[in-house]
Amino acid sequence: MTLQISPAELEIMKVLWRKPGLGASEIADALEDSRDWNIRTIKTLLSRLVEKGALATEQDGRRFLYRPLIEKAAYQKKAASQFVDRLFGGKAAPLIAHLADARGLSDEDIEELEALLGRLKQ
Amino acid sequence: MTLQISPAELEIMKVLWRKPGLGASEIADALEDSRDWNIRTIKTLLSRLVEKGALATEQDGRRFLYRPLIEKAAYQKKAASQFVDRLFGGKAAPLIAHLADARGLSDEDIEELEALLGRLKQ
DNA sequence: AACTATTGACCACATTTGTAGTCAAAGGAT
DNA sequence: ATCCTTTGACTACAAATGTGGTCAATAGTT
Repeated sequence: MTLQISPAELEIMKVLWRKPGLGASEIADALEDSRDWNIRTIKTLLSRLVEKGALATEQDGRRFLYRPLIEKAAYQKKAASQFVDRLFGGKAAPLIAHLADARGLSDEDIEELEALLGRLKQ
Repeated sequence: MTLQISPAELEIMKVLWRKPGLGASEIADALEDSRDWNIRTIKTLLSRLVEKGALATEQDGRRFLYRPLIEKAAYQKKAASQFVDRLFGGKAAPLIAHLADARGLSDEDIEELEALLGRLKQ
């Protein structure tokens, strides 16, 4: 059972991965454009993430600063792995094929994939 | 809002994608090894999938046969696209890099990816 | 000093999800 | 004919999730 982070909670994590050590209202500011969340909603999500052990708090005067306890790369890795297992029988290639089909890959994507494949073939 | 299919429901869909037109108890048989679900649980999931418009039913005597209304490839495509957006800023290459890191890619994966890239570069 | 805004703690509440139970109708076994 | 099994319909119920309200303490503003 891997630390389950819900989609809404993930939005919070993403802000804190980019800028660890923010307070609730700063997180609200950071999310202002993308999500229309009440500050209370954000605080609830923060509490749940702390409960779950995904965030640590540090007292700063009368407020808390929040900081991820799990690394972004580690989370991405696990999530990607679970996803490809769940839906693609663990095989990466069909996943990429579907992505390419669904939305096309950018030139940048293609270059990076080539570079990656080059490295993997060593 | 895209037809939301839960993880448990997806297991049912996967059986029916492989073999469309099964009845509830046949689905139970097919899942016997992978999931320890009561037949009632399976029936609940089936009802929910029908409600959601993910499955069609066909009367067969006094039971129903179930058949996917959404194609596997279409679902995979959408799910992959959402996933890469949600967690990788829409970029495929980092996703693959994480997969490679988390579990390694098989030789087969690598070959398929090369073939795919070859096609994409045309 | 009085008022207002902010903060964490606690609570609320509908929806979705996982996991079944009950019930009545209908088929099959004896 | 009687009993057991299977089936769909309906119901149940706790946990997770999305979304936010209430409250009391406190910091800042006037």
